Amino acid sequence: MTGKDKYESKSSTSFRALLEKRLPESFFARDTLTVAKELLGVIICRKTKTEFTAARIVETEAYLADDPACHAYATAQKLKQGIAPSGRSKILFEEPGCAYIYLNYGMYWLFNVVTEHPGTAGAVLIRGVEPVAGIDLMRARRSKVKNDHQLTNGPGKLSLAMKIGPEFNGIQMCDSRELFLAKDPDFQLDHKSLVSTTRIGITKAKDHPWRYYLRDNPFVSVK
DNA sequence: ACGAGGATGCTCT
DNA sequence: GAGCATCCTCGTG
Repeated sequence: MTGKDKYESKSSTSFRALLEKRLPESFFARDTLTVAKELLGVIICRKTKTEFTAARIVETEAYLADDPACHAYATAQKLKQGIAPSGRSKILFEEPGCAYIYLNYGMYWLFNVVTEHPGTAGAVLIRGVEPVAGIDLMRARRSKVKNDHQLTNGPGKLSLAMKIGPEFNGIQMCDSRELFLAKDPDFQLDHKSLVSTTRIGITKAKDHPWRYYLRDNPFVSVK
């Protein structure tokens, strides 16, 4: 820790303080669009044996069961005919608060949070986060990056910076101390800073405005 | 500044 | 075999 960091850890962002503010399952057991909006400002906490990082969510995207861009879309259609979910998307039908982490383009692990009640698919992709603790660790893990905002302004980047990988796929984050989400009591989302746009990098159902981000935040992936 | 293209491996929309 | 919920480098201007 250099001591002059804008994103230096504070006592309010210590592991213990954040663990006390961990979000319960009921937060995630709601309409996916609502959860995607309300996740803005929430802090992702990631602890290993020896390292701790935390970062505020500044950009999300919602993926719904009846949404052709969602990995669960085909499976959800089959479920209507009584065929049980299987394969990659099975986790999207499980308990709210679970992590869904999948490999994209053969190289990057993308981190999602499962929403809705069990039996209904839904997820929120985390696309951008702002470091609040352990930024020196993130710099070390993303050593090629020149500016700090490039550490975590993208779904593949934040997984690298925070060491979020397939070992967490399917875990219940409401029970985990290694990867969980915590409310920041000092953060209030005001209507003026919430921006809604179409989602990034998809070809199907591309017109839905289901991407949300904090206006003018440098850790948003695409302006 | 910006656009094109390559890397790379899992899932099956 | 095609198609990815991406990122980075290298060209050009």
